[in-house]
Amino acid sequence: MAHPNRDAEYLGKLQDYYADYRNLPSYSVIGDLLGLASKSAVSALVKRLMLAGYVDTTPDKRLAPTKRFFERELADFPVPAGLPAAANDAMSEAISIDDYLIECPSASVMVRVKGDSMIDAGIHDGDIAVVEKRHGAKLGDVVVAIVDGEYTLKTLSRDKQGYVLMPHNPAYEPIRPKEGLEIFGVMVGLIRKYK
Amino acid sequence: MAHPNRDAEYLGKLQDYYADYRNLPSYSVIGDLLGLASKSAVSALVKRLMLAGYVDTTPDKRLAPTKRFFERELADFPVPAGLPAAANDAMSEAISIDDYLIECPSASVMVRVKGDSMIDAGIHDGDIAVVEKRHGAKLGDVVVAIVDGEYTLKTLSRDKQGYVLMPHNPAYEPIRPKEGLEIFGVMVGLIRKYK
DNA sequence: GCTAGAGTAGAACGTTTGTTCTGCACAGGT
DNA sequence: ACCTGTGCAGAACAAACGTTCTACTCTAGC
Repeated sequence: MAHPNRDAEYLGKLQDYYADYRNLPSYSVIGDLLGLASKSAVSALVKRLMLAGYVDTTPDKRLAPTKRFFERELADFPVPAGLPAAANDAMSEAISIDDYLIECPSASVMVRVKGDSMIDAGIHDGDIAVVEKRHGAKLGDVVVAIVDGEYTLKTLSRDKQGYVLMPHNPAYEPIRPKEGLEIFGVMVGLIRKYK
Repeated sequence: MAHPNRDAEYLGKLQDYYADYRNLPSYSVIGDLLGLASKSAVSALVKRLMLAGYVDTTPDKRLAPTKRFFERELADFPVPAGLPAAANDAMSEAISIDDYLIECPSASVMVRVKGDSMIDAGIHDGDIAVVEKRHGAKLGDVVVAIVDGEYTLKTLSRDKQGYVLMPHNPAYEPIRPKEGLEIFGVMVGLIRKYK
């Protein structure tokens, strides 16, 4: 299987290119970039990278990076004794926080949280909630509901009398919508910035 | 300038496509995606998006998203009745989550939070802390400190006897480092994903 | 009802795409 | 030194690319 080291170097250059432009170049540009004068060489390289799982192709035949494409050399992490388990699972598969939190950009809205009615759920005044606009919500979801023309963030719950919007702060009362319950969206993420 | 609303809808679909494949489709695929039967329509759209700063082109002529492409609208919470989209031109800003949370990418690390010792500060087990590696921390900062070779997330505080690492959970005791205090970094952001 | 403008369909175009083939160059093993 | 295999250069190819043009279809304003 060729020069694996060479391939790693090539992959690095492609990663750099992607970092600059946020998409992968065409075969001929890959050639320029890597110093390969012929497209057959590029073609062979791409095949190897695809086999190794670093790139893939979109429904049309374009090159697209896979999750593995974004893995960084482990050596880059000087791991001291018991490094705080660098968020390795789901997060490391994502290119960015954006990618991690938002699955469907067009349906997602960010909303700044006002008030402390959800403070016991770890949602503070000033935090940003990532809300996915959809009407179906499950019990237990934190939802943005529309009550009397006002938007409010609460946990969706229900009891014998019907749906209840539960705050997470003993100082607040549960809300029982009289006129049916309108759900604006479901909270899928939280972002907080310190200072 | 055409149908700005229509364009926003189109942009959303492109963002969704990008979220799926991590690169932008070709003109003809854009056409399929958006329901435009002709490439001239796509061409016009792309020109408008380029003018608005959402996309750009790479050195070869491929389409690439700009930073702006990743910005999402941030709405203030009690959004007045009516669709958020309409009212808040002036009020809302658009931010990119990564830019918002991470000022210095090379010095920032993401760490998954273990345990509930900070729960009263709204930091839950499983959350991801964005930590900026630096040694200077101010009193009151949430810091990642190294105590006895272990990393721990606590609020930095001090009293007559010296520095104290304060948990935010009555079930935990404050930590008084005997051997001097080593700060790994300062927590600058929090990310939580639901479900 | 008519006109003016904007936006799209559809086709034409030259260019570039990615694939595939052949032939050369350099390597290691025998 | 000889093979043998692998990888790259270079060219040929159909398909797809993005650009540009014209003509049609709407809508808004008069």
